[in-house]
Amino acid sequence: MSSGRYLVDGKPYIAQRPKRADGRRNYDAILAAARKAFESAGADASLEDIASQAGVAIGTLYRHFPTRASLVEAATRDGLENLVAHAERLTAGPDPLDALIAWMREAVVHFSTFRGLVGILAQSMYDEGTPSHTMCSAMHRSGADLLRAAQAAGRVRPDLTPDELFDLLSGAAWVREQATPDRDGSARFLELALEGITTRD
Amino acid sequence: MSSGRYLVDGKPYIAQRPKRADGRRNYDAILAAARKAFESAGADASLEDIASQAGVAIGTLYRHFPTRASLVEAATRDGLENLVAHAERLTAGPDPLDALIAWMREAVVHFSTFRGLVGILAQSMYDEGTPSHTMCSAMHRSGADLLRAAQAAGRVRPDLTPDELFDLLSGAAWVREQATPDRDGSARFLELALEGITTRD
DNA sequence: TTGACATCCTGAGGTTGCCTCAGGTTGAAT
DNA sequence: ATTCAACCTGAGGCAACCTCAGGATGTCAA
Repeated sequence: MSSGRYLVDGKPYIAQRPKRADGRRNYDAILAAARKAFESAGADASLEDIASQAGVAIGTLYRHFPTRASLVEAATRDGLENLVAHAERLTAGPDPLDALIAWMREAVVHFSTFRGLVGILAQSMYDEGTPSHTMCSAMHRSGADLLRAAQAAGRVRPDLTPDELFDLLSGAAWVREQATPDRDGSARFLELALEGITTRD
Repeated sequence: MSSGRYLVDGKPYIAQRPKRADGRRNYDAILAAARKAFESAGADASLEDIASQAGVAIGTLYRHFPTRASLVEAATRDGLENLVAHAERLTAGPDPLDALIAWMREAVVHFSTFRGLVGILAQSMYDEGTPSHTMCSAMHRSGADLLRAAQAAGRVRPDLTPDELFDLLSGAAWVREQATPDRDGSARFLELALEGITTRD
């Protein structure tokens, strides 16, 4: 039974842009095709389709991305890095609650870039043997920092833990993932959640 | 491309207990095996495994349940029927907010009977061409009734819609689904959501 | 009891997607 | 030009999905 972990040489495999020119070309092409495929078919898009869209044999895809999780990780790394970077910028702002709220909104969007992502991220959050774990931990830290600041300012209930914050975020993102174009409840979802975690005047 | 709908003869297929003795025997055996498999492997458990566990050829499984969705529907019908029935009993209770809360707790548990169920139910809620749609609609009505009563009593914010209630429920169930034995945030999730939707004294 | 037949069952086989690996190709460093 | 590590290819084994032609069987009416 495959344990649900994705280890290579005993540690999570993080795809690295290869050195040789043809390697880089293919790596980039695969990544681009993967982003497109994930967007339209979800995280369980056919890898053979992705390879063929990238104009590459299936073996080449597996060379660069030995597991589906590693491909997802590479396809979403940029977006999540931005999210972390944005958190740092927000920390400098005047109102810690506004900062937290803005970040949460942004996080929900990134978490639901394509169908199936939240599940992978939620898994990665607490499973170290996972390509996305590194990025997830970074996000966890960002969120925790913003939360702590808002709590220190007395704007968020002090008993809320970062884990709970991420449960709310993931829930909202999941709702957004499920949403049809005409019905996206994630904004309201977040609004209600915020109602639940902020302190009253 | 299979459209994500599950129609047979243009309408959602609801599995019916067959008439012949051998048919009924197999139907029941398949259902029992399916429940067990879904519980341990999630909604995407192998149908061939289920058939073989039931001591039946794969064709027999497909005869009774032409789609995976129809099998899931049959496997969860009882539980969801109970949920609807319980809602009616709760309506008679003294406190409409307590009733709503109790029902929500129960709903979350039922929605997350096995991994992947919430997604199917959320899909079915708004897609009529789906086996579970009938039961989902019934639940929607139950929830809406309880909500309306709690709102009429001034205990829940009046602007909350049933759809939004179900987004919260689904979110909580999804979090529960993801949870590992040591970390189930769904109870706290619901608590926070309730904090967000109840009116202040 | 015995047809007659609708219902039911079987499992081979076509299809797709996953993933591996032996063998061939090529970029780049010397 | 030579060398070789890095890279690429695609056949092929495996698992799961789903269908369908052919065979078996329970039921019911005579």
